[in-house]
Amino acid sequence: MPAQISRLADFLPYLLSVTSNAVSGRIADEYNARFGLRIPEWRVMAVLGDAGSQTQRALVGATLMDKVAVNRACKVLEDRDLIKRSPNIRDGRSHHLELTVSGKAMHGQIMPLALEMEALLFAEFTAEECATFKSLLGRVRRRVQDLSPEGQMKDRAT
Amino acid sequence: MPAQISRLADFLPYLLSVTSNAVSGRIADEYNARFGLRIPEWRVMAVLGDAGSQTQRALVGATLMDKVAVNRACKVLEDRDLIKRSPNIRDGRSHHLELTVSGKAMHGQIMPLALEMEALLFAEFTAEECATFKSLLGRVRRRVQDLSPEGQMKDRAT
DNA sequence: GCGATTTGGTTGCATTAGAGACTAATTATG
DNA sequence: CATAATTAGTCTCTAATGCAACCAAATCGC
Repeated sequence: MPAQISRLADFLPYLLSVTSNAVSGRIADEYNARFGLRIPEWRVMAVLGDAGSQTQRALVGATLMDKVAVNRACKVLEDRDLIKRSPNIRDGRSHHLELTVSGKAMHGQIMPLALEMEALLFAEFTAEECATFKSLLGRVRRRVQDLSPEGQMKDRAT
Repeated sequence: MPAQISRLADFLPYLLSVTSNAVSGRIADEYNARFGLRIPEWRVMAVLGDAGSQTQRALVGATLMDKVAVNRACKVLEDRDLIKRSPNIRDGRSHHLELTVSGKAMHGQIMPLALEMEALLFAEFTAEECATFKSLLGRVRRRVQDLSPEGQMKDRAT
């Protein structure tokens, strides 16, 4: 290994991307292996389990995923009988989505695993470093939003 | 009522993913608009411009991208006459890849833009915070590698 | 109330990424 | 050397992701 290959390795957006992909990949493998869930599906489960009944619209806001991604995730989860739809009286276009009994059961297994994974991945961080990391991530993200060319709010979350 | 079952918004891997996607998306738009380059192509240009002639194999190591992604990026860049191949005397399977004259010209424009974007995105960070951020990212990434099930080294970089 | 506009959700299509098979060249083994 | 095992690169097929067009219900303006 040559000592210094390129300045690419010092480029923050590159480091961010590589790290994020490594972490996401590792976690995706885990969820897929244990529950047959992909990340978009997992995110929907997490939000519904935590915040209760939600419309797709609300899920888009909570997960920062594209509405198409949310829709597809919901369809998969519904087919697997992990969530169910009930009519939205206040708005006939949408439905309320919530975990079924088996969905809740899975959620009860999923969340501990999530926390376990998080603890494992960030085991070397002190509580303070975790807080710093979160804070820095939040600031960058807000910064990007502020800089974004006029209101263009694409949901690129994966 | 179990105390706070971890919300998605507090989950570090999620924050990391969302932030990374926001940053990557913003930068991708910029490169695409100005040079018609996508991120894999940009990364190859960056490495070749900085480190000179490289094989695809070396580019895989330097960019942490899949060999297929590197291959495709090289093909595109070659078609656009931004890089050229020359035979590798020491190994007939591979070629040396390097920037052409126009490739160098573009590289000369690209890199300042990259640094400009980085400065813009992280303008609110002090030098120390940038260093901290880099360090934390590096530690997480190494951690993931160390935890990875024995030797499986998928290159998931986007 | 009635047309125009907006919004939630869905579908289809195009683009992209990734795993695996395959070729050609190199290195290891006997 | 001859053969086996490895490696660099390429190709192909399939899955995933995102955008844009679209439909239906709700809201706005008169």
